[in-house]
Amino acid sequence: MAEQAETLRRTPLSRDRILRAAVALADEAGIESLSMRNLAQDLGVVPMALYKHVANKDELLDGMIDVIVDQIDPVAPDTHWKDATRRRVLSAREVLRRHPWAPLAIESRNMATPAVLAYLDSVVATFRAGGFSANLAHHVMHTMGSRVLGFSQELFDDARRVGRSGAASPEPAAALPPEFADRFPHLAEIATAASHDDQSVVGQGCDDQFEFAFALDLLLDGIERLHEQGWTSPRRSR
Amino acid sequence: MAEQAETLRRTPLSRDRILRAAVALADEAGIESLSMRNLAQDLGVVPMALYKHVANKDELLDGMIDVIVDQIDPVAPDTHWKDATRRRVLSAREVLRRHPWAPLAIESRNMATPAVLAYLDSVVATFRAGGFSANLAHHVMHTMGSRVLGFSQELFDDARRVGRSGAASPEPAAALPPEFADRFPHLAEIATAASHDDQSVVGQGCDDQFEFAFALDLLLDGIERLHEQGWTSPRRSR
DNA sequence: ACGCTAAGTGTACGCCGTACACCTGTCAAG
DNA sequence: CTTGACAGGTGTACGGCGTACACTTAGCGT
Repeated sequence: MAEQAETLRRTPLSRDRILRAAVALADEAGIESLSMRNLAQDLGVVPMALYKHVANKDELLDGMIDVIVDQIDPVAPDTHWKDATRRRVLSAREVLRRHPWAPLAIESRNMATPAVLAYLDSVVATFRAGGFSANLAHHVMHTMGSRVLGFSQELFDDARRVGRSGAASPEPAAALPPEFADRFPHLAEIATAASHDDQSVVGQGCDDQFEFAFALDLLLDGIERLHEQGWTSPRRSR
Repeated sequence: MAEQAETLRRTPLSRDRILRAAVALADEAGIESLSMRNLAQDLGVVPMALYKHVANKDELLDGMIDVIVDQIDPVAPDTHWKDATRRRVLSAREVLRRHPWAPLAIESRNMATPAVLAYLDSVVATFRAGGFSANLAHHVMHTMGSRVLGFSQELFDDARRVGRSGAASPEPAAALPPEFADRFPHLAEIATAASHDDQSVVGQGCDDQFEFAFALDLLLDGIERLHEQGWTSPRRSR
């Protein structure tokens, strides 16, 4: 009876259900509390049950990354390569905003999952369709690095603080101590020098989105220039 | 007697000795086998002994990062900002080549150790001395991101494979399977399209150093252009 | 009704970081 | 020369982790 009810309400496990639960858990509690044990508990199941559907934790992470990558917008058809790529990358970034643990997960993996490869392939396709040589496209992909996936390693990363949920932290990074300005005068100077975010005296209340787009456009402009002048990497002597 | 000998040969522990041993261990065995237990064993000491000199493992990692950062060349005096920064960053990169675990360690920390801050401060100082506004310098630092520390998140990172020692892997990444070219034609196409590394048919035998410098110069050129035209970020409406 | 298979369980192992109580060697003050 | 404080090293133990491996159970085609 009670057992019957239990049996009924328990949707059977599946790789997909596990992945979605894992993403949800990481979103809510942070990647550091994503353990096989916690995940199993969330699913009302014993830890080892998961291993019938994923080989190990690494494969679980790969699967989670795939879930993320699949959320990135597809290429807009009939668009100039520059605009198409820009939109694509910003879409990727928006996805990551909902899953702040993803960059760290991606970095920690050696990653070459099919979903990621398919995405990268489509990015390259855009460049090629825009008339880029394979050679230039190669270097461009290297140059973009993780940026094509919507993130880049920032020096101080508020968002990726180990702690809890994805949302930006309510407290604005606890104003820097006065001694800071003495020891690192140039850092202190530029901390407040960005005009965005009104004139928050604290600094650090930086507009991540602006900075990301700034760097992205700088890269795209440089890339465009190289493309226009038919740049090719110098042949190696031997 | 034997005890006396032991007492004599055992150099007393110290924070410094611990940090150097930790760096050596990570260099040789990879960051994933840097545990308090392994480290203690290398030092001929019981694990808990370490805690008399470092508060916990995170602080140990911070200390290791500082050791790395201190190896970066100081600024060359009387040099144009562009060249000075270029050299500095490439010096940082060279340091990291000797300590391939460092990027991952840096990424995993929230990092704001004094040594790192001092380094960043000196980088900013170079820009300011070159006539950059504090505003532009701010955005430039964001744009460079982890690149000022000599690394950037690559999509496929041979060097940072979890495995062993720092040296580049002897086997050249085990040639991609034929099905690859069918499923990801554009990736396959550009894989072999870089002219460096002779014409290795395998592709992937990519010259990391070239790609890094390529992206670095692209950024520096773009930055120079903005600097020349006195760029400033648009004021926020409110 | 039977038995095969896939799904879920339980127990256990060897790692990890580290809290906490303990011992011990060194050295200055009496 | 004794003493006692204290810094540095030890030993034990706890709770967490990923996961190997042997097991029960549920569901289904015959």
